[in-house]
Amino acid sequence: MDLSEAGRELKNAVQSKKLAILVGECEVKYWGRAASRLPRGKRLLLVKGGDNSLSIHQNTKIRPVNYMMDAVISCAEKDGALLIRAEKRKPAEKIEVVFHSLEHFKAFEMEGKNDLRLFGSEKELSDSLAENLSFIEPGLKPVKREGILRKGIVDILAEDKDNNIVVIEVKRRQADFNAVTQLARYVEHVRKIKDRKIRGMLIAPAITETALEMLKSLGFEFFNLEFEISNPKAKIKGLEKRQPTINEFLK
Amino acid sequence: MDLSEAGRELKNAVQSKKLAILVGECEVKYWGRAASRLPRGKRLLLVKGGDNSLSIHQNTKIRPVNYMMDAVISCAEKDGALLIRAEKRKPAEKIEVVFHSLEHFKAFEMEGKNDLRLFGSEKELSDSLAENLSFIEPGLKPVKREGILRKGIVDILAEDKDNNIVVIEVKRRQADFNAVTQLARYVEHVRKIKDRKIRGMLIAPAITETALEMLKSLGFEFFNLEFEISNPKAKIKGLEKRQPTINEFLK
DNA sequence: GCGATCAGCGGCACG
DNA sequence: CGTGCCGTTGATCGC
Repeated sequence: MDLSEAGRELKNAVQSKKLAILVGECEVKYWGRAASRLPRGKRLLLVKGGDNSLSIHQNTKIRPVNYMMDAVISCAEKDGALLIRAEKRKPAEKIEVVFHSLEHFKAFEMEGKNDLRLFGSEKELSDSLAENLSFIEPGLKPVKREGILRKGIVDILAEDKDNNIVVIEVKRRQADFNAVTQLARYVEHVRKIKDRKIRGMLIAPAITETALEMLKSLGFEFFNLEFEISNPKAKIKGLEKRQPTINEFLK
Repeated sequence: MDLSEAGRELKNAVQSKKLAILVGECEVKYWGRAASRLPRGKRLLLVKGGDNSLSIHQNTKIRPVNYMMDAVISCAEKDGALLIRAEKRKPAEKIEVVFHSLEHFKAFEMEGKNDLRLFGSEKELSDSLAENLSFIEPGLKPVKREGILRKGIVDILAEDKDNNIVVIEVKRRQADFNAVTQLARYVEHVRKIKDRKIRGMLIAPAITETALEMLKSLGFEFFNLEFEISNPKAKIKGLEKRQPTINEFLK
């Protein structure tokens, strides 16, 4: 397929929300939040009609070397080459792809559904944990939220057997500096509202040495919790209740 | 091309480090850091021989719905379908893609070079700013970083006209909570080492209201600096030195 | 629309 | 290798 025909077909594909694939010699320029130039070379251009996003891929990496989402896409011929322009505003950005030669063009009708089911998100783990707080510590109970703490910010808000407030931050992977400073922010936040002793607790499958140091210096606690995906399960030496795991479930 | 031939061709493509493209009806399962299931539907599978990475794309979004890098990829037939397995360890992960029908298969020889030139990274902006500190404040001078802090942690370490240490954190976009807590960590770190007055300064094109609040409460300063990409240029009312911008340069 | 946070973050650079 | 942190972060959810 020659370049000008590919241009018409691409226009058509975008119109009808198809997925278009182009492979060929091209160069790419980008202006926007940053700026970049990609000299001439063979690449894959993906135009997704489902949401007018566009990516330029090389033969390595998961992420595209150039991309734009919610783009206004247009084609033109220029000096015998195929010029594909993608533009958007907010933020103002522009991509120009110039194909000097095309090795492959194809467009596919696609279904629009996005029905990935993901297990083991932080929210899932956190919710599951909130229902089993006594596993963390006897007498630990979730507390009713109000006002500014109503939702979203603090992962879990609890109360221990001595009526202290416990601010809990859950991480699905190894906790780092950022996790600790987040917890610190939330604890400070709660201190301003509640006139009670506030404990800060970080729950994660692991924590970096330096983050643990900082956590301790702030007087907070770390609880090591190994997650079997979709079911939180504490890794406490010798004490292990057997539960079906998501890995087994999916088998 | 039928499924079994596609399997052989894919194996061949991986062997010879080609870029392989498959479009067809498939379902995807993933086990690893999390777990996911993607029911049967038409999708695009990208296998990049350059680094043995693999992505499954739908007709929306920049990011693939499933993916793996540095994978060990294998093909097999199973109940008349094409089963593509991707595995890796560290972390242990597995993807199974089952193609029930194939609408398209193609593999491309690709060059291995990755020669994107990017302008406007934080490091570039920070370096450029470090050479023009007097623009921020008269008498502000960079101080040799070696021996004071592990290099790379603090964006810029400077000294003002009164011999105070100024810890500077640069952000290429709107600064948020994280930027402030980062700065706070660095300032704390420097305080322990230097027995001098330490100023903390955040330089960014914008800052969220709440982050500014927190910044002030910590006694730090915010300097609004609008960046013309690749050339930092302060947006101070009335005071503007004209310089060619990267946008003009790339024109 | 902006703000805040998660992500199977990915990717990179330094120790 | 791990640790930290940037990213044209992207994607999501609540306000």
